[in-house]
Amino acid sequence: MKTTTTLKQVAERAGCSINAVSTVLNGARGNTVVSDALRQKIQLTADEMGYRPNLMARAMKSQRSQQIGVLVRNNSRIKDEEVNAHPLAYEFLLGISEGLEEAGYMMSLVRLSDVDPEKHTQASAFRGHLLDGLIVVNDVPAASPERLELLVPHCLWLDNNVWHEHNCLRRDEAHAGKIAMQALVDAGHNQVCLLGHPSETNEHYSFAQRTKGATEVAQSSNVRLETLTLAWEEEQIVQAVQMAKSIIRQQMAFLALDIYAAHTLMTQLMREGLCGGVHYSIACCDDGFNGGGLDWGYLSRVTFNRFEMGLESAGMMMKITDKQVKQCPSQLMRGTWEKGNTILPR
Amino acid sequence: MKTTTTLKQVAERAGCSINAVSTVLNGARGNTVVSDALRQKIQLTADEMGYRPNLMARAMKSQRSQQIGVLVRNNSRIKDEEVNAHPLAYEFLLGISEGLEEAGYMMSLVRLSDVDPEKHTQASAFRGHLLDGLIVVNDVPAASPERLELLVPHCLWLDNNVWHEHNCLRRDEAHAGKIAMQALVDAGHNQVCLLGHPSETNEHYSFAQRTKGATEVAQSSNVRLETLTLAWEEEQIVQAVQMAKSIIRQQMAFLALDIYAAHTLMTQLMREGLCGGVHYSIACCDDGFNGGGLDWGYLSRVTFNRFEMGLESAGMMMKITDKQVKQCPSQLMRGTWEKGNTILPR
DNA sequence: CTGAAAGCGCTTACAG
DNA sequence: CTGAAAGCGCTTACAG
Repeated sequence: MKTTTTLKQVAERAGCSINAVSTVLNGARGNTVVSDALRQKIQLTADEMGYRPNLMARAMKSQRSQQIGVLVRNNSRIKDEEVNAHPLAYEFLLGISEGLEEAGYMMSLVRLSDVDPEKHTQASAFRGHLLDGLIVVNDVPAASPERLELLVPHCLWLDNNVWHEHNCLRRDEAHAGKIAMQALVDAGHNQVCLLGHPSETNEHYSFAQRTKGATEVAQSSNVRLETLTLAWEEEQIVQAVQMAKSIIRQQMAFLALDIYAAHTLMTQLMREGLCGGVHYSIACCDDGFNGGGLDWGYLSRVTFNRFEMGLESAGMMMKITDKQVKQCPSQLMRGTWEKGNTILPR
Repeated sequence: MKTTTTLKQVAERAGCSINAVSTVLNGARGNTVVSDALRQKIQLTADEMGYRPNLMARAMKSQRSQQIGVLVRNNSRIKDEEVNAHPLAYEFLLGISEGLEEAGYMMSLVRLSDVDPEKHTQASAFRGHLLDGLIVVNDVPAASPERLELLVPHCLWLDNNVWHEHNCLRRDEAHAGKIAMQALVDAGHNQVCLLGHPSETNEHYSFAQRTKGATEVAQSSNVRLETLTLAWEEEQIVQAVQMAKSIIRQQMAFLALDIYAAHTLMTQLMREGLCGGVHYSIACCDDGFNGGGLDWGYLSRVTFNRFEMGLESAGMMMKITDKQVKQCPSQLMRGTWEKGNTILPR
């Protein structure tokens, strides 16, 4: 066990009261006033002794942990399998972490299964008054908003189906649908196939919004619209790919509603020697990773800066947990169009 | 502010001592013995009052926060840009989180820039005695092991260049290189082009190990080996793709050292209408995401279950933080071969 | 202007 | 077998 220097020890060595030390080292806001000379002496002995404040003690006294939880999905079903990684959420996390760190807060990761009402044991963070707030990332159908708001003082909904006047941060998905469709129209396409998933997996608000935005533009531009659904079963995928090939022969462009649809179709077609931007056109309303070397730079798509959104959500949380403010108006963030290389002119 | 029920309040209502309540509700290990009748009564009143233990208080008393930090990279340079997301780390995180949660621990995310020695302010988690341990994920060149071990009682090195007899968990990268090369050999290939990155970005131990394993197999199977380096500059990439095309004409197969190399080459070639598994063969020593709908199911590769590794590392950390045990032998985990669809028979 | 003291909510050694 | 009391390391209202 590493020995720890406490305020008391510093006070003894410096020959003054604990108050003075607390005031100087931790900026305590009591009435204690400390002379410059004493201040220097305290600082010096603290440095010598390697004093580091004990945040648990401070948190306990102030009844605030300075910790924000981030709730992520970890148990959805894709292709009939339990899926753990929703890698796109990671960019959110890093943004949130950066924002919180700047504000002197810490970030705890909480997974959806930790708050599963059917599980007897809930995550200790929830049980233990350990979180000043919770940022709920992506949609978490299994955890009802009411339950979460009961467990944690303040909740913020990021990229989530929950949408109120306050404490929510979303992408402007209708706008994404619009600009993606507009890009196809601008390239001369007048037949577009909307690429989505079976409706039972379409729970996220973004699908409806993107479809709406895309359809509006299509109608006002006299674009003929079709729909192709990519189910998860091997057999259905094979079928869908056959249909996709006939769609390509008709020189119709694809508009994928999300990156998963785009990815699935493109990789399947690649196995038949068909390349996006070479043999067919495809645009996407959604973004993949930004950076990290696995990005989708070649895909013509709407790009959202999830890192920036995470940062923003951390800022919102700081307002919400502020005792004076307590809430923060909801925000909508717009994506921008990324030209990419997968739209052929017509 | 949400009102909180304390042990004291429960004790008052139940008409007994705080000790008894603590023993019943939180399983305190004092000498207090509680009769079944009292036990029931306490449980009942606690439920009525909605008692939840205050973990900060417990942590303070026991001098253990029950929190483990996870340190991830967030500031490497790829293509001359600061890159935030290293999405492959996310699968580790989720595994770690699951393992820690099972053991009643919480997980805090710490980013590399939070421990930057050049930054004046360090993450509060580090300063504040808030972490019982730290799992260092992937290589973090900027943060020296010595510094980290000073700041946190126990460190565990996951998929990291740090390698000792104890407290490390790594993939068996030489094995990965071997089985990937072997798969190409088995498919009849006797000319293989190793696909890597410029050496200045090759700091991670895995590159050397994979190359070693692959080379061994190549030599014992009389495979002719070449090398192609994928640099990050646009111009250099164009050049590399030209070389790749000539390599394809020679019917040489590619062996990508990591998923980034595989991804870059495949997407670049796709833009020229060339598809892996159709026009050329490619295998990879590394894995992309598992699940999540963005997976690389079609790529012939070595697959590592990062989630499982995260889980394992959490278990190791529990041993390390145990006052009796304090350390844990290092482990090497092997990947398995995933056939995929990108190797053509020769 | 300063310092002693109470108290945050627990756990546990100790006295009855 | 039980309960009162000390103490974890801080902050801050309060008395001197």
